[in-house]
Amino acid sequence: MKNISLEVPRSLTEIVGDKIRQAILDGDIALGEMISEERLAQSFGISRTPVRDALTSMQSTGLIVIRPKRGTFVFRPAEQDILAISEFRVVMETHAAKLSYANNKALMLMALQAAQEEMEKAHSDGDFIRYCRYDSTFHEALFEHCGNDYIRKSYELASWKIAAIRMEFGRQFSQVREASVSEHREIINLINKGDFNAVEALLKLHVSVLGELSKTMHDLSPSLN
Amino acid sequence: MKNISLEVPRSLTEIVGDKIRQAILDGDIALGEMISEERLAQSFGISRTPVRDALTSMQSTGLIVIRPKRGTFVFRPAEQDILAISEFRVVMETHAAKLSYANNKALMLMALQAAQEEMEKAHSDGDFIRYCRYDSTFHEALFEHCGNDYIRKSYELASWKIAAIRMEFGRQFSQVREASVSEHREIINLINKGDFNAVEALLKLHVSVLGELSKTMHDLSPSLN
DNA sequence: AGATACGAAATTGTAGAAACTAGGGTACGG
DNA sequence: CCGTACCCTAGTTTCTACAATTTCGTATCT
Repeated sequence: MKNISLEVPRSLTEIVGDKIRQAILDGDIALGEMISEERLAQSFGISRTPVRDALTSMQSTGLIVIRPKRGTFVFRPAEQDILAISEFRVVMETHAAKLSYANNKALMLMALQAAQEEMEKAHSDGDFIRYCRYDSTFHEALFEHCGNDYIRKSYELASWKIAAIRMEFGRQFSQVREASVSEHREIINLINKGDFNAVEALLKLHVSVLGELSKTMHDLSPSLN
Repeated sequence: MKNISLEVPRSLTEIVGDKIRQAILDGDIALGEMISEERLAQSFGISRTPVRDALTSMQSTGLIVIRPKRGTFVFRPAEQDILAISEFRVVMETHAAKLSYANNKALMLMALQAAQEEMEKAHSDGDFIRYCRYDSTFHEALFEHCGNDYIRKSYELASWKIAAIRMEFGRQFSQVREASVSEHREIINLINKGDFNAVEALLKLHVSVLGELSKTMHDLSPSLN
């Protein structure tokens, strides 16, 4: 018998959650924008309950902020927030890399390499959006084989925000920093060598760029409150 | 003017969430037990909606597991899970201690000292439950002044589970390890000296005990499935 | 002109009922 | 005695309706 992959019918809540996330990442919903359960439900042609459930779930990832009786909003990155995220990233990614190295070095390096190649392709195509997507893939690959669900989970507290912020910048600058590409390549090298002090230092540099960019953006749109 | 703590009218959802958490920690709901939205709602005398919201929120902390279309359960610690938590704790607590040290050494040490004293009091009273409560306070104090919300938040992925597990053991053994008390004291010393390598090593030891205990417990109640 | 009070609209919070699903028990047939 | 199919129950999922609260515009008063 052929290997039938039976379609598991996902709940409306899950589907809606994915849709909303995607809409944020695609820029169909702007950062900081208010979203109404009612409107979402109507545009999906369903009732408010599953939408509400999806939003409550997403609140734990920080991508959605529910202000009681006021409204539901997409998160808006404050500059201080981005600094905290950056610090967090460096810590977690470095440690995840160490664990993955000890746990399943080969698989991690393969995943990193694959993401790297996709990024370089996207770069030479000048496709920033696609570049960003694989940038996320690259950094998530560090966690994929770390063997500890808690570390993986805790990265999710930041990863969606990071992806959203990257995309936001992407729409504004539409240009890949040359440095970023070579930094990714160097990260792979350093991990391969097992030199995690250097990895940490490089990540610090690599990640801080987001903070710098955020200042620029904030200057450009200080009205966004 | 006196410092008015303005009475924020919390939503039913929040209240219910706290109640459920407390019930789990107090052992009124056993680990692994199935809980029904319907029953909870009835026993609170409210509708299922806020109960449902509370449970979905709590799912992100891992204390509640919702198996679609089957039921809602209190988490049940698997042995492997406890190992992962322990590894996670050591990483996060060590790093939080470093950050707090750099950020606000004095406040952290004060909080640690305060928790320590309460623990010793509880210990000499032979009150394990109270000891556990301040044990949680002690470890959370490491994060209180680390200055990074993401690190603090990520600890929550484990902290509620840890508290629940500790309490569970407490009800079974009702006895504080002498070693645990002195370990806490030593942790304060080492942090004060800024010797974080030693802190990490000691935490590894201190935390691993939970894993050992869990094996015992698992042997005692292997039927719990 | 500016401040204040009021009201309409939009939004989340809560309730209760109907629809759907998984799992276990039971009866029937082999 | 064993296996299969059916049904029944307990549970979640979704929908609809209503309540409570906040916000913003507008009119009124000073």
